[in-house]
Amino acid sequence: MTELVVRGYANGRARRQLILDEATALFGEVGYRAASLREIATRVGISHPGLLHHFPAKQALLLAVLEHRDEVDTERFGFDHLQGLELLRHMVDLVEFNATRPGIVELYCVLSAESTAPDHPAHAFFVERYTRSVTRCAAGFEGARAAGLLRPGIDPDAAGRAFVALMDGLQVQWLFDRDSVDMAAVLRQTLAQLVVAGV
Amino acid sequence: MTELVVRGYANGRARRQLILDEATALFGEVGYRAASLREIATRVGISHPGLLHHFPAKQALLLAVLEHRDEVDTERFGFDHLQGLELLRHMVDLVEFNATRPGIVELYCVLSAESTAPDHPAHAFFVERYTRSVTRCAAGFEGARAAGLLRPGIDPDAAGRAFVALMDGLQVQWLFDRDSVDMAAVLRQTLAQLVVAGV
DNA sequence: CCTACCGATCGGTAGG
DNA sequence: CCTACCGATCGGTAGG
Repeated sequence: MTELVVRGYANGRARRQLILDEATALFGEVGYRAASLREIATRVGISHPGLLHHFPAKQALLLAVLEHRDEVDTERFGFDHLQGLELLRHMVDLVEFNATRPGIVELYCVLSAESTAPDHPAHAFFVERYTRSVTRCAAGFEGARAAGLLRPGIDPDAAGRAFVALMDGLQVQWLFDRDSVDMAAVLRQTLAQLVVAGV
Repeated sequence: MTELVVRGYANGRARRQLILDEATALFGEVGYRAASLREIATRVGISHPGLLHHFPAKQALLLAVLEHRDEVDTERFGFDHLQGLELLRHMVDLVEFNATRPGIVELYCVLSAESTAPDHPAHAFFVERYTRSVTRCAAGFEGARAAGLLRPGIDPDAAGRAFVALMDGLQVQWLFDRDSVDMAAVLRQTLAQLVVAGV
């Protein structure tokens, strides 16, 4: 009987994970507002009230999707031990990896644009996320400057903001034409132009 | 009686323009899918079948909005007579002007992300628009290179693509925090880093 | 341009 | 986890 309960919990966790995966995909395909709980539930193979048994409301599902992505990517691509140019190059590696999972790129592209509206449930999430990304990249450029690796005349704050903007914009172009756009290559060339020759 | 007819046509054109304005605003606020004809019609002050008298379907309204934007902006910010560095600097001026009309920036940000989905009614429009923008910017960098104004080691095609991506990404960040982001300033600094010293 | 309506779909709840 | 249902809202049409 104990085993049955454990198996029940295990099934619940697996089902919950499956819901998060399908929600990630549909939110990326059509955005949050246009995504329906019924469509997600159908893809999982349950009814939509069944889905609401795991996540009490649509908003809660969205926030769970975003938190889960943050957890997984932080675990896989943590930046805490990196700084300076190494940090920025690690971010290019992350972009290169993202080119193997269009669903994740779609999710962030579509949701970030949609959530520029102040009343969007993911608005605060993305405000915080952009602040964090820009600050981190600016620190990367500042570290490169301190190490004498940055070309003179470059403002680290503006460069950090531009680096994040460049990643975002490239993802949109890549989603429109995956064969013609090499996100990591463009980022690497841009980075090479900002550092002193030969680094 | 002739005057009545003429006045009627004039009213029709004005009403049509009002519909385009309100549709532009709502499509920017919530995207195409989540925007409702009823909400647009209410803002105009008519019923939603009244709106469908001017535009036969929701898709037709979207395409009319996009075509109208292209017409107005081409008339106001035509690039045909410009080339090289002048062209690129003119695009920065356009971005600076766009900072005075957040509704237009919202429209392009939200719709471009939403229409990365291949079945979106604006998908073809944005595919064509990105191709045109990237090609035009690449030609600008190529012109600068031919005039000896570009720093060596820069690929004009990659730079053109990066320039468009940078504009897009900055618009997203600007929509989240209009006070902290100076789109034109970041673009000008980036451009200054790509040209030979003192230009 | 209107009212009135169509069938479809939405998020969420009742009750089991 | 299910069926059955709620009120609200959707794009579009009928008919005038």
